[in-house]
Amino acid sequence: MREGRDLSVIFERPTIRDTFRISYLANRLVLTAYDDIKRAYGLSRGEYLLLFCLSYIEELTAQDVAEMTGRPRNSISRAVHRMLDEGYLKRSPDPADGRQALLRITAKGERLHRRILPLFEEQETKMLDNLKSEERKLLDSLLKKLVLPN
Amino acid sequence: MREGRDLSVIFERPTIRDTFRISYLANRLVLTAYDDIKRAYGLSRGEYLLLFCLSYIEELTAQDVAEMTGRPRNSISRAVHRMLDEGYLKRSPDPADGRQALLRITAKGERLHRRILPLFEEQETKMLDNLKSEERKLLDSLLKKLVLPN
DNA sequence: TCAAACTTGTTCCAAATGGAACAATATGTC
DNA sequence: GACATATTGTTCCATTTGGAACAAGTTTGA
Repeated sequence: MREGRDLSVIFERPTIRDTFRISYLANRLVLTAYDDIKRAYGLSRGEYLLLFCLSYIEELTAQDVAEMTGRPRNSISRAVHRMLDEGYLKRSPDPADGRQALLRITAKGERLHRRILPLFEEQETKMLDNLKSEERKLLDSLLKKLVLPN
Repeated sequence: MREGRDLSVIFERPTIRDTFRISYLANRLVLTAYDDIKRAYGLSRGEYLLLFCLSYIEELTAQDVAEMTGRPRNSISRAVHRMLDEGYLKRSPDPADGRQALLRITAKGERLHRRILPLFEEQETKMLDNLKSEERKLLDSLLKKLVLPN
């Protein structure tokens, strides 16, 4: 690592400062975990996101997952197929709408998710360590407001 | 858009809640802008980040940019070449270290950056609209603490 | 009722991506 | 001084990615 160059200025710039900070934090929070997950379980980012979403909402369509995660539909479609093949998901046609299929996580998928979660927890804990307990609560509530504005 | 399915639960889950929120916000903040930038100016994400970094720090090596942005070195290397070809950057060998080259933004690059910035500002403003003025300040200072912990 | 418009999930394909190996240079150690 | 080790930037290559077009199904509205 070269020294003598202060890269932190970049976080202090007047415009889109928060955008850059949030982006940077997001990268730090998820990138190492995604790498670990790929190495350890062969899951891509999209595949993991699928697992994640279905761990917290019982039943979703591929389209739901695409909306929630902001990834394109064809990426999710591919992820669904691989996860079906691996037995982490199951799928049933929606009787009410012939176009779409309802996805659910399997017991095997849940076990996988429980093994993966700590990788993210570790990063989040590390990041939040810089804040005092009441600051964490504050951050949490501000983030909530941003994500769920109503 | 299908209704009757409340996707917001996903932001309320007990663990890695903030990680997921921050990730989601980051996506919302930058993805549409990156798309617009690609359409309007043909710049990839890595290319834009390069422009961005060099707009705020006068002189950087490719390696510096890789560190700051968390992207792999070969991506930055490619971006450097394209930006050099387009005349947005200039490069000179570092007299003190034959391995590395010093990058600077050109006047043309600065003009481009000034045109691009509003795309991000628009997103950030939209997001921050959900917060009161003192909440914005709070968020800003918390993000600062997370990004620059010292 | 039926054609037009829209939605979901899929496939195709060109482009982007990132790991690994590499050459060139620099640093450290004896 | 010379050999091992590390760093920078690049190229190669296999994989991932996402836009566009598509088929099948649904909704809308005259």
